[in-house]
This record gives sequence, C-alpha cells and structure tokens, in this order.
Amino acid sequence: MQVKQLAQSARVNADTVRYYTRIGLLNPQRSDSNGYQNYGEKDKKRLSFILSARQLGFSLKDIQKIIGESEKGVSPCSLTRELIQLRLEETEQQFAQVLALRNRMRSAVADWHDKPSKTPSGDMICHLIENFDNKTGESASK
Amino acid sequence: MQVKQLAQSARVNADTVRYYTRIGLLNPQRSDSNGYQNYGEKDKKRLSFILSARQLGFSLKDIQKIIGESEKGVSPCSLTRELIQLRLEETEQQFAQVLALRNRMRSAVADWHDKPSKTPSGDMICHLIENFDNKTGESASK
DNA sequence: ATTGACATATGAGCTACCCACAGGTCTATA
DNA sequence: TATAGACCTGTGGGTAGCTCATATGTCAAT
Repeated sequence: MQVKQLAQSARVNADTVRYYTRIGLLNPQRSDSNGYQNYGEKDKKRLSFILSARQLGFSLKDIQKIIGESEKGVSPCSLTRELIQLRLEETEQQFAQVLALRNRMRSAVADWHDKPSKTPSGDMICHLIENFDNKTGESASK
Repeated sequence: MQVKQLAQSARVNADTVRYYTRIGLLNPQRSDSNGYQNYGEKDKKRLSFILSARQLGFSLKDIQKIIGESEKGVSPCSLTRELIQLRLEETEQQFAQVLALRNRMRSAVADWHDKPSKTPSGDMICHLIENFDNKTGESASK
C-alpha cells in the first residue's frame, strides 16, 4: 500500500501520513525497487487509532507514549486516563479563553458600529482599538 | 530604555519585545557603544497598541497592516473593521470546535470511568480510545 | 585586574501539519 | 523501443507567536 492509498482510505492528506511516518508513529517498509514506503494492515489500524485519539484531544506525543506502552505489552489505559485529564483541563482553559475573546470581539464590533473613522494622529494609531475598553463583565453573550 | 525595562513596563516577556522588534513592529535604535536596542516613547506607545489589538484577536500581520496604513497618513479604521469581521468569524468557528472537543473529552472521561483497563492485544492498542464512539449528539454539556 | 551578577542578541525549537519542488514511475501510444 | 504525459514520491522549507539555550557583553564592586 502506498502513501496515497493509505491516506485516502483514512481520509487524510498524504502529507499527514508522511509526517506520522517521519516522526515514527507509522513504520512502513521501504520497497527495494522503488524506494517508496510500503504500508501494511498494521499501519492502517494504527493510523485509525491515531486519528481516534486526536479526536479526543491527545497530542501526537501523547499518542506516541500510549503506543509505546502497548508495545511493551503493558496496558496503556491508566496512562490514557491520566493524559486525558491533563488535556481536558487545558481544553477547559482554552475554552474559557476563546469564549472570552469571542465576547470581547463581539462587543468591540457592536461598540464600533456607530463610531466614525479617524485619521491617525501623533499618538493614536487607530482610536477604535485604543479607545475600546472592555466593559464586558458578563454581558455581550447573546 | 532597554528591552527589559520596556518589557516590564508593559508586563510582557522581554523575548516578546525582541520578537516584535525582529519582525519590524518596533523600531528601536541601536546604541553605538553597546549594540543594545534603545527603545523610546514611541515604541512604548506602539507596544501598548499591539497588546490592545492582540486582546481583540488581531494577528501580528493584521497589526502590521494597520500600522502601515496609519503611517501612510491614511485612516486604518475601515481596515480594522474589515479585519475584525474576519477574525471574529474564525473565532466563532474555533469556539465551536473547542466546545465540541470539550464535550467529546468530558463524555469520554465519564464513559471510561467504570470501564476496566485491558492489556493490549494484536489489534487493540487501547480499547478505551478505540471503543469510544461519540454518542454525544447534544448532551454532556452540564 | 578580576569576580560575579545581570543583560543582551542570535539562532534554534515548539505543534501539527501543508506546500513547492525536483525527480522517479507507470501507462499508452507511435 | 522510445517517449509523452499523468501521476506519484521524498525531502526541505514554511506557518504563528512566541520561548528557551547559548555565548557573549556590560557593569559595579573588590
């Protein structure tokens, strides 16, 4: 199986497959005649595992560790549980940040709606930005 | 004003100031004796502008463009309005994605709570991940 | 002159890919 | 057999916005 075929079967970019191969997540065999990478069933299963794990917020490094454990014959499940806790906390933080950013942005758009444009002066670049104080303590949500 | 002093006055990392300098957002003068960068009042104001704009979701490239306009003596306000619309749409998308990810993760954690760990087999790396189907159509929110 | 504490500039590294490019391979025709 | 053209490949470089490591420089006190 060549790179593109594997990529298509998993609905990802061929470059993604190459990248995973480069960092050692996939281990195809190199054809002697071609020099091309030759992927087997094991790689296919592993790729699908990687994509499932990515969907759950694991980093590629996490996935490397998990696979590493399982290759040693050890159950990776407790590692998996630890890692998802970590990543979940990060995601909750990220969520809060994106939410806050979204609210600031919405509030700025609304605030600017009826303000005029101005020519820049010596100590003002864009008064819209410079004069926007975020009044939003909680509002601007819906 | 040296880099660290400026950084402290704006409560950012000195490396951030150096980075902004590197990409041309700040234009200090190089001391002849030292080779050190010497920042003035203009840089200080500009840094504070940059940070305000970052708070509103503008990219550094956006900020470069906005400053560029204003240096030409043109009002950057309409550019600012266009750009924030773009960035806001992106942020809304990102928000939706992070929300969905968070929900998947929460739902996985809950789902895994009473499942046992298992030793990996030939075609299973971590059954928790592989057997998790995202049943979440809408729930798992609160 | 020298020690030590601090500051600096520069280059590299980070994530998770995507893209450009030069070259190889394969099929169909002449 | 030659060759045109379509497709495929690996490699190196680029992306955002910093942060970190390193080597060197500065400055005040001894």
